[in-house]
Amino acid sequence: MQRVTLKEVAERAGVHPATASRALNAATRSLVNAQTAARVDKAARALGYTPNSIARSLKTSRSSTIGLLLPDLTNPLFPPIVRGVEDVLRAVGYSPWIINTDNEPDREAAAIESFRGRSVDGFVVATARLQDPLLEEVADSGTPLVLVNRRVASPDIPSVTGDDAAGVSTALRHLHDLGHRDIVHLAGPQDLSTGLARRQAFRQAMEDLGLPSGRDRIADAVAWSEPAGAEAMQSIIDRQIPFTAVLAGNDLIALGCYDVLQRHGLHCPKDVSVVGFNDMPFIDRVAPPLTSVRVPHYEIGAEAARLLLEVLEDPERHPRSVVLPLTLSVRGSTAPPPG
Amino acid sequence: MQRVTLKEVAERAGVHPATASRALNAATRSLVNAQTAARVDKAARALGYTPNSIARSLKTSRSSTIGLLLPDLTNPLFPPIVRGVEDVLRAVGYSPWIINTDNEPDREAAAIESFRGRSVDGFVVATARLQDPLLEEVADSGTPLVLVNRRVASPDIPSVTGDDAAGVSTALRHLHDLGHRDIVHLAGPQDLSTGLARRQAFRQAMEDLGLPSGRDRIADAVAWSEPAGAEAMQSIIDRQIPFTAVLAGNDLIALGCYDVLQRHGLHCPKDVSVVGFNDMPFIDRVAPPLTSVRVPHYEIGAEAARLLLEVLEDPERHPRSVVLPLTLSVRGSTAPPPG
DNA sequence: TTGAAAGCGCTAACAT
DNA sequence: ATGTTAGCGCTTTCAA
Repeated sequence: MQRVTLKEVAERAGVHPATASRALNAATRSLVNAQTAARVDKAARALGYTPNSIARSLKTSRSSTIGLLLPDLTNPLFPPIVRGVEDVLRAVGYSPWIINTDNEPDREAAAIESFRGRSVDGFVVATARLQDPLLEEVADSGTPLVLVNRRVASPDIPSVTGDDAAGVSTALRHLHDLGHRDIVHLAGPQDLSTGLARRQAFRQAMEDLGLPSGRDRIADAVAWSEPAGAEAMQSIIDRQIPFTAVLAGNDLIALGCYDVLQRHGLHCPKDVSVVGFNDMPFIDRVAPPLTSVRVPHYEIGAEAARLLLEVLEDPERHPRSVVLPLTLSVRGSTAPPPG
Repeated sequence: MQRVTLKEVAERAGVHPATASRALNAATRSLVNAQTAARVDKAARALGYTPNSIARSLKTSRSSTIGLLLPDLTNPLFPPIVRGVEDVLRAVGYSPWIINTDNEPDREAAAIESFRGRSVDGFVVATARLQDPLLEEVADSGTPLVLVNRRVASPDIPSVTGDDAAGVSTALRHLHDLGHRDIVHLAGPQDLSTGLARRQAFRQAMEDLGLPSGRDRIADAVAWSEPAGAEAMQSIIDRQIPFTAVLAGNDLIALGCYDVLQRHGLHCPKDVSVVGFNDMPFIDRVAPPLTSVRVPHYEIGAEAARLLLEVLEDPERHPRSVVLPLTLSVRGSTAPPPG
């Protein structure tokens, strides 16, 4: 697999391995005679030398490796986040290491264990629950950690998230401007910061608009999924509350909502307008194209990587959190209310 | 980050580090007295010992790590493949290491270099072009390598792919059964095995059905993308060939085709039927829902991982390739031809 | 500016 | 059944 070692390069260049090491590392290259360094370079190239990162890591106890914890890569939310993280990290020589946990705490613990065993230099975590003792532990252990897309309840762990409050407010203002007054919310899971933040923002923004915001206008979906969204929509309908518009906690919930509306003979957007969250890929191609709050997932991932690099470069640095602005992508699923 | 070492565990258990090592490794555990082993376990648990994989790798020159080369994770094709690979590998202690290359040969070379530096035990590669000297090199180097979803021209590198020929044949038989006789093909890139195989299968299957299969009925898209699909569809229309059905090289090309048909006032499926390839997530929710050849991407990934494990466990083993069956998901985009 | 020497944490051959 | 020893490939004091 990997054969030529530093020692061989050194021999060919007629120097000690230590000198070869110094010549080949940018940080220490200035310590060695320019001609010697050139000779080492030449020898390395001639032999096709690739440094053994494993040996280097064992010596330096840094691995240039980052653990990236995801719920599930097949959720279209996450690939752009991963690319954002990867692009930023790889540009400075770090490699992200991805594990999917399917939101199972056991697998999360196993993943963290596996990352520790491989001596990752830091963590980027997208699996955070509001209460997440595991992550508090990681944070306390001194290993740099940045949360992405979701936060935990305690505010001292750095995170990069979208501005859910502003996003909800923008969405509701759009519906209000169209003439909607009876609006309901299909909230996401309330043990996740995004689910909670959007739900709280819904009540606040409705009040600000002078619209009814009682809890009977909110149904919590048990997951960010189409079936859970369908169930939540059905629950609202069962309550017999009049409504002309729905704010869904995310796009999948909105799709589940589509199904239930159709089953009840309600046409979107003629009878009911629907707004989603995330603006996921191809959501502009469903029928009807879904109006959705766009979340800049790539940028969220990239920014999380930048935050992590800040801490990696200067461990004393006070960790900070970042909130990125959201925009509304208006499409065919929203229209003035009937009548 | 990581503090307690095997030495400390050994001390606490009152044994030599080598004994502790043997006790803690399943393969060598039988060499040590059961009571001693139990004592070592207890010490390890008490101290919260996590083995240092880096040290282990340096010693054993195996990293329990696999390099996974992808064009682009944000292409909905790949997340299921990744999950398939990951689930199978992780169950036996391997961790996949993902790099996106965006189909750029330079980045592919850099990725392979990076993988080599990290001493991966094998490769799973989804970026193969038909002509791909880089991969031939990897294969020759003796590092186990399995291609996934795509193959190279030379047949001696093991691969796991879908049965494109059968898939195309099934799709065309479906259209033929509906009454279509004038069918065109928007082929994918011809430097990739899937693009080529589907194009060749199109001509063969059309001939088998006794339908015209001239090259004027085929347009090559330059990429697996919506714009490229639109361009290819436009090219067919410009040729003024009569057609009532389109077989697209994949679902994205089909979506681009949708756009061009609409622009020309052609209704799908009333005027033109369209069949895609891959059956990607949410393609059943676009308007109209796309009939598509389902490719079992998760299984393709899982099977590739299994093939790799076979070679990893027994390097002498003759590498084999696997072709998985495809099925047709019939939806609203196909209907009998007009008239 | 370069060399010598030590050691990161682990495992495997050898010895007992 | 367990201990001894050596060394994987590299970086980094320390000395020259």
